Amino acid sequence: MQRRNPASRTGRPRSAAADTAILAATRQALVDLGWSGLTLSDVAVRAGVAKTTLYRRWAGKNELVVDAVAELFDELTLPDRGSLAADIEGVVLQFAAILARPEARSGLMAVVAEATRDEALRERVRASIVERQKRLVVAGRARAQERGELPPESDAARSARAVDLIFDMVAGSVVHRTLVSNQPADEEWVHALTRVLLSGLAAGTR
Amino acid sequence: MQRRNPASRTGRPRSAAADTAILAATRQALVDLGWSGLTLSDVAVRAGVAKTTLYRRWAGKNELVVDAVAELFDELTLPDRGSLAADIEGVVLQFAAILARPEARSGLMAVVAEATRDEALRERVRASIVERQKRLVVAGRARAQERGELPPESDAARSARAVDLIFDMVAGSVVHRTLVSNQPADEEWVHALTRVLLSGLAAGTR
DNA sequence: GCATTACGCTACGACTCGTAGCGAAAGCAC
DNA sequence: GTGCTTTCGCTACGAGTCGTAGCGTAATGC
Repeated sequence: MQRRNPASRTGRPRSAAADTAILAATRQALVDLGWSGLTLSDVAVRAGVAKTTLYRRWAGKNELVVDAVAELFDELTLPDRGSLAADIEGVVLQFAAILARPEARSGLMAVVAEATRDEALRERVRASIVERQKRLVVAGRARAQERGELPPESDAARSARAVDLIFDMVAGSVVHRTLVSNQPADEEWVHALTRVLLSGLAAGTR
Repeated sequence: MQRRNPASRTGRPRSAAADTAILAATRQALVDLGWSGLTLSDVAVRAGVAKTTLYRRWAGKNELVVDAVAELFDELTLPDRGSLAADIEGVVLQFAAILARPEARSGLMAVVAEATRDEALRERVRASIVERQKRLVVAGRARAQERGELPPESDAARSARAVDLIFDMVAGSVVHRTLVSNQPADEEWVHALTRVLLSGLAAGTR
């Protein structure tokens, strides 16, 4: 617990290999057992570590799964496809591909559900998962402004609200399509989504 | 189990009062304990019935919570506010009000998460919850066509895809705003959402 | 009355949880 | 090398939950 000191280096260091093994084992357990079937004892066996090691690093199942799922979103990038519409479609397709994986499907909604009653967990989800996605919206918006596809932001607060709205619309639509409606967010669907979104935003800024 | 017969009436009938008491107790348990803290034993005590009665009527926690949450969406109606934009805003505000309630917040995402690994549960969620929301989109669209705000549907398949897209965008955005971003879907936000959505759709049908 | 089904209650084995305790291992300072 | 410190693996534990079985009782249709 006392890792507070900036360079508190004495004693046996924690195994970094164990961390990656545990997170990978957690994702595999999500695939095999789902959220409700996942137990920390099982993850420990899969990862080849003792159960007590898990409890020394994570407070419980919620925190562990958040970290395990968050890593899935590391691969999200903002490819430069030449236009705002193409950029959005590219990112959304990446996002949809992640949400198509069973470890994301089982884990993501579960931690969001748990976070509704746990302030600390909600903050962890926000910092580890949501922000990781949101920065792409900010970056895409900035790039579109450089290209002249969007007007430069005048009011900071107004701009922040616009980013929030876009983010909730994009992420929410894809999540709902994938996990609730249970249908693939394929290229055709993503194209239609992007068209509605960009037309609406263009009309709004007029 | 043998309720197959259309009017298989022999023996003591099931208490309808128990059903409503159990579902109400389930929602209250979601408020007090959240999804992970909810146990069927606890619900039974709250409802004043025996635990075995619960197991006679529902296969498990998942199915019970789906039914309990589904009832929350019964109050959704499509008020005639005079224009498509106003109608949408009215429904979305109702939807947001439901999602602001803790029993919906805790329960809805949890059952969606569980449904990712349970085909039967997914179908139950679709029939009990999703369809209940989706019919409002269909009805609102039909009313807008009567008003002349939207062109009459030419291709059935094309129309179905449009309804699906709109539904995922509306429901997904509100859910994401409320449960993930954890910010209120108030009138201002709903108004901005509706504006983007309708502008985008109008541009698309041109 | 009789048959049938639902109900309340108790008890049960199986399982999971999170923690405590202990000896061994792996680093750092000297 | 010798200590010091922290992590690790392992075992064991009480507490709590799960879902079911068994049994006597209550409520309906015939």
